[in-house]
Amino acid sequence: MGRVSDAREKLMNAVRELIWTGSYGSTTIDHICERAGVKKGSFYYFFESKADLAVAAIDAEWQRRRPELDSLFSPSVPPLERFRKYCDYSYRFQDEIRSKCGCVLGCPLFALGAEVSTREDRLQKKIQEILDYKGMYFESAIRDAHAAGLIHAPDAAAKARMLFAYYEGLLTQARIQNDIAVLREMETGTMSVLGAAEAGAATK
Amino acid sequence: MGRVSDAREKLMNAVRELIWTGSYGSTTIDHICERAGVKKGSFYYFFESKADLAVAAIDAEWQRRRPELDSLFSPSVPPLERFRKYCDYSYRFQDEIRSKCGCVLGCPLFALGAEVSTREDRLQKKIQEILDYKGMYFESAIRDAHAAGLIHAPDAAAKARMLFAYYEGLLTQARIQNDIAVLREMETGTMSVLGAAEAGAATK
DNA sequence: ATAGTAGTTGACTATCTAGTAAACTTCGAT
DNA sequence: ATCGAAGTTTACTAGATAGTCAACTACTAT
Repeated sequence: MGRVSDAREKLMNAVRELIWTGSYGSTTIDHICERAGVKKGSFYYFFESKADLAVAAIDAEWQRRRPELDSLFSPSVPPLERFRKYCDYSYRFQDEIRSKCGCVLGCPLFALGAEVSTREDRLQKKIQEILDYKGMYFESAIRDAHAAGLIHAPDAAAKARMLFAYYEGLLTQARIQNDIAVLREMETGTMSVLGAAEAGAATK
Repeated sequence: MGRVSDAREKLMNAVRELIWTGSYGSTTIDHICERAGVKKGSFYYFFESKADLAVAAIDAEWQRRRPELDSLFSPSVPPLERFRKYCDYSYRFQDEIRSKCGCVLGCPLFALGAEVSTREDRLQKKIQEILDYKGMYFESAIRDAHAAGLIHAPDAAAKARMLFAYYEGLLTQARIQNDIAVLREMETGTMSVLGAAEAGAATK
């Protein structure tokens, strides 16, 4: 009953874009509304605050992206292959963004997490939650790789945290330098961190 | 001739603190002035803008911290020992900040760089410049370690970039989680990334 | 067809923020 | 001692920003 609306979705898309291409602090409610083509009154009809909108937007986006990660990290794929596919996916994803926006933007969550870490507790927790999910994919693949004898990683969780730090560091570095080339080393770096022998590489 | 003043320095200290404990976007000129105990008129007497002040502050801080890094990464110290000392130093540094501010704050430049990457070009370039210096210490130590036969790293620059991404990722993760424990793995992780055998560790 | 609900709009207030300017103060050099 | 340069202060403007509200509109279930 009553009228239907896609303003909620429009606002969520707008805030994601603005935060990612700029920052949380530089994104104002007025900008969000303008970008979404929604009046401020409607904004406050659907959301309590910018932080509230951001949490909803991030959560919705994660639900939308989840199947892609499920597919990349499917247990039906050989464990090291999962990482290769993930590196390839990350590169293509960032490259696509770059041709759209003219800028390399890195991980949508990591920079935001660092920015709001000392404020915006609710947002912070949501980011943390999703980043933790990401770690689970890594950990599971590492455990499988270890079990298959492809790598030596008795502590899969620790290895996953290492790899996670490396990935996020690299993606953020690509953003800071605005240079996609940084990501070319991702696959080699991954295999090196994992301690996996690379095809035709020089590591011993 | 004329009167002397430390307002410039006070402003630079204030902006560093505020950006680091919060973010660039959430730091206003009014806040900076208040924190520094300096009136806004004086701010504009010394600086053109927030970005201008930030660049000056970051540069001055780098000049102040440089000797510490020179000492940690002194060629007179065995190469792998340099990394061990750096990890130890990083941990103690972050722990000190945490007891002062109640928050783990990570690298003062990396989060800022990610935040302003798509805006504030001058600031961006200054950050990039200093982060590049940091990479030089790593690269040199890796080259020395390779030459000494302690590790196998024919491409020292590539290895340095890897380690850099790992460090910054880990420090940022510590900030996001507001948890110093994240940094406990730094040394182990470093040696693993470098491919150096750890004392009494289980890798192989 | 229509009643009531879901959503929209524009106009409004209060506060914050960047930036300016002119009068004022202090101090060092002579 | 005093002049002028260096630095400070206060009060100001203009615009941005968050948040509110009551009137309005369109849809949908009956």
